[in-house]
Amino acid sequence: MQTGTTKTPTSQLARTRRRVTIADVANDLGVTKSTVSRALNGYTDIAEGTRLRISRAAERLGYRPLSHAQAIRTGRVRSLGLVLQIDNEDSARPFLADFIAGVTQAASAENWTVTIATAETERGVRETLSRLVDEQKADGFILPRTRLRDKRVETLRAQNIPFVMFGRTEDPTECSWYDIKGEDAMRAATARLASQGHSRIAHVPGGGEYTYSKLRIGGYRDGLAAAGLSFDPALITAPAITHDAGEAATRSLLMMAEPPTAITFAVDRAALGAYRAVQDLGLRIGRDISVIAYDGIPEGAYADPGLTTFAVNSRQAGDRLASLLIKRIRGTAPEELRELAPATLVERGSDGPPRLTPAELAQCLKDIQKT
Amino acid sequence: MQTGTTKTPTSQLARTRRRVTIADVANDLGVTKSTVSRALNGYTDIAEGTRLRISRAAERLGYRPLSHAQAIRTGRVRSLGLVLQIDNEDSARPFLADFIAGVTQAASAENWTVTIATAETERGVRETLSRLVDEQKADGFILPRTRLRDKRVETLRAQNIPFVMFGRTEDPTECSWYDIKGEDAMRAATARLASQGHSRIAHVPGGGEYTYSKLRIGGYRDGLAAAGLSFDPALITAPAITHDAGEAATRSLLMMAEPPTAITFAVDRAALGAYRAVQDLGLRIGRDISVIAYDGIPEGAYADPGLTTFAVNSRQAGDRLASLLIKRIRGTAPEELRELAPATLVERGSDGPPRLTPAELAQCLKDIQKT
DNA sequence: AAAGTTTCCGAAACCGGTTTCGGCAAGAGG
DNA sequence: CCTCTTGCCGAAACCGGTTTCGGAAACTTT
Repeated sequence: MQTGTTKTPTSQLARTRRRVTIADVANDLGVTKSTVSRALNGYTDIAEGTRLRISRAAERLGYRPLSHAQAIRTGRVRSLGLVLQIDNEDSARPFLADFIAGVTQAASAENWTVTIATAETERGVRETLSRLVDEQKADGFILPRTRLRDKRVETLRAQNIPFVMFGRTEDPTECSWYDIKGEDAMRAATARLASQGHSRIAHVPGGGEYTYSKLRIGGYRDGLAAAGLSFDPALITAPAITHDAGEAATRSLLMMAEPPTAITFAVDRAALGAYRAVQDLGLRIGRDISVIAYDGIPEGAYADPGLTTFAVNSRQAGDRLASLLIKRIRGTAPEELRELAPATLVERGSDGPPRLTPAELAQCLKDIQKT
Repeated sequence: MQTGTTKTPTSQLARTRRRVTIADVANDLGVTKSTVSRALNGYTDIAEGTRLRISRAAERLGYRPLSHAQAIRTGRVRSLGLVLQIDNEDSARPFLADFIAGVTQAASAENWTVTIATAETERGVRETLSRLVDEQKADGFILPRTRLRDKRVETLRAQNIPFVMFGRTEDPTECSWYDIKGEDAMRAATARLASQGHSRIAHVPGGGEYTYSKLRIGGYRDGLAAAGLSFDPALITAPAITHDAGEAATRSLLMMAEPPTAITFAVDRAALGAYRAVQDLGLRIGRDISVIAYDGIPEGAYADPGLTTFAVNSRQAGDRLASLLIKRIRGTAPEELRELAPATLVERGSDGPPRLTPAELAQCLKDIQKT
């Protein structure tokens, strides 16, 4: 960078044997580069026999086209973009490794790569998306944590950049997605609690800006209706996606005149906060208060009692999203690329038949308060 | 892919305004592409005034060279490679998001990108490393979780591929690294416990194949020596990096004739396993048994009592590693790229003066066993 | 058998950069 | 004043692919 004309060739000694290029393959067969290129890229104006000879020669010589050499002409780099928003306490953390594993696995199966970037703010994410496209670092994007109204979607749609979402959005125009049926899970959770004998069942939702939150609330209400229980708006707390917020939400529920004997949580992490709130009051999860949550984070297994939850397979999600995005980039219509998968119930010890009625529970809590 | 000569141009409608290329900048100033290129790349055979005019014009027109267009000639794509090994229960998970945030932040500050890949096995990792280099997807690599004898290092060193390690290795030849001084942390942890009055202090190490494990054991022993305590090999358990293994290790220590009153853990996750073991015996962490660990995972704050630990700043680690790697790729000698940083003590409630002597503790445990 | 179609492939341009080479002009030296 | 450097930049090749265009050969059709 500094010595000008006498610039030192840094990586001279490296890379011993030269790569085999398309010209090598062409020479080997006595055809031209253009023939090799078209044969390998599925053009129909190449005789079947020739195509076979060429692909065999390419195989034999170990020829692998350089994606960035292709990109200079095609504008496609065969790379999937993943832009993560990392705020102070991102609840996506525990899933991240699995999710990434899924994405990279599907990508490399097609010989694509994954380019990852992070940003701190919502605006930063959008800028990063544009920059990566502008510099042709990625051909399309996977968007985790979809919001009801998602600005990333607006940005990408406006610029005609392919993308797939992990989660649904309010306006599905031009959108592709993979999502877990969180609404089904919450309905099942509520039904399960009702069938155990609970009549006052609360719900602690996730962040209101996220689509999943709204869906899970809907599932909760459907579950109540199916069980013939009336819906009490007071039993839906403020959103909670952290341990602390879950603890606070639980306390507020237990302070009610007629407290719930069971709580569904949109998010495991918040449910784990309930453990402390309940223990502090001298009660026990799974006996005095039943809890069912959603996510399937590993910590749930180590809580005491273990957290009953609907687990999502993050790895599979990543895998499917990458596959969908590749198809999207190759031209499939967005409407054809939509998939839903169920969450799977992991039965542990945090739920069961109620020991007390809501009234008894209220009395019991009042007694505790006094001492 | 199928219609041959009449191949459909998929992304025709997209990308409205054409990118500004180096030719645009050249035309704007009435110079040639080569002059612009050399001016922007710091060649010394360009007059200072010309360089200024060119860089200003480039700025004004919004010119950004396409890294893959450069790569076709230079062989460098300005991308850092990160290959993660994802096995069933990877203990690196909690740090991953922060670590990636650090890496990508430092990379984008230099206008580089991060290409991420995963593999399941050690061999898979090495194959992926080679493949990424072979296809020129990355110019160098960040290697997390360094082992004492690391095959990745052998592979990369043999092929002359730049890399930096998160952690040190036995044979430092040609190696660059960033590492946390885990040995210092363990020495401090041991010294702290000794000064609180503990005389029997145990250590639960991490996986023997990892470098950090050996270093932390060394720190533990140094701490004992500094406090004038004798070293008892029986107080070092089998390696434990999971919750379950930590629980088992703790149980085995408490079964001893002369059990320890304090335990240092190489890894937070294992320390959290100790909580269950201790609670099951009706004892309390921080009073009957003191615990100090290492890592700083968020769950430690929610344990009861909170886990005293030496926290590492994963984000900074990622940031520094990316910076080091870029320097390495640009030609700095590996020996000059080695950094160590301290872990920071987070004081919570899991340690304190011993309530019982080892003998009393043993008696107490025997009593419990009977009932 | 001549004309019109297809089929299939080579020649050459092109993508957006980098790098080599050589030459002109200005300055230095004699 | 002439030669020899040196400074500075243009011309052109090059990197490894893709794509357009056109034409020869084979195959149909009339």
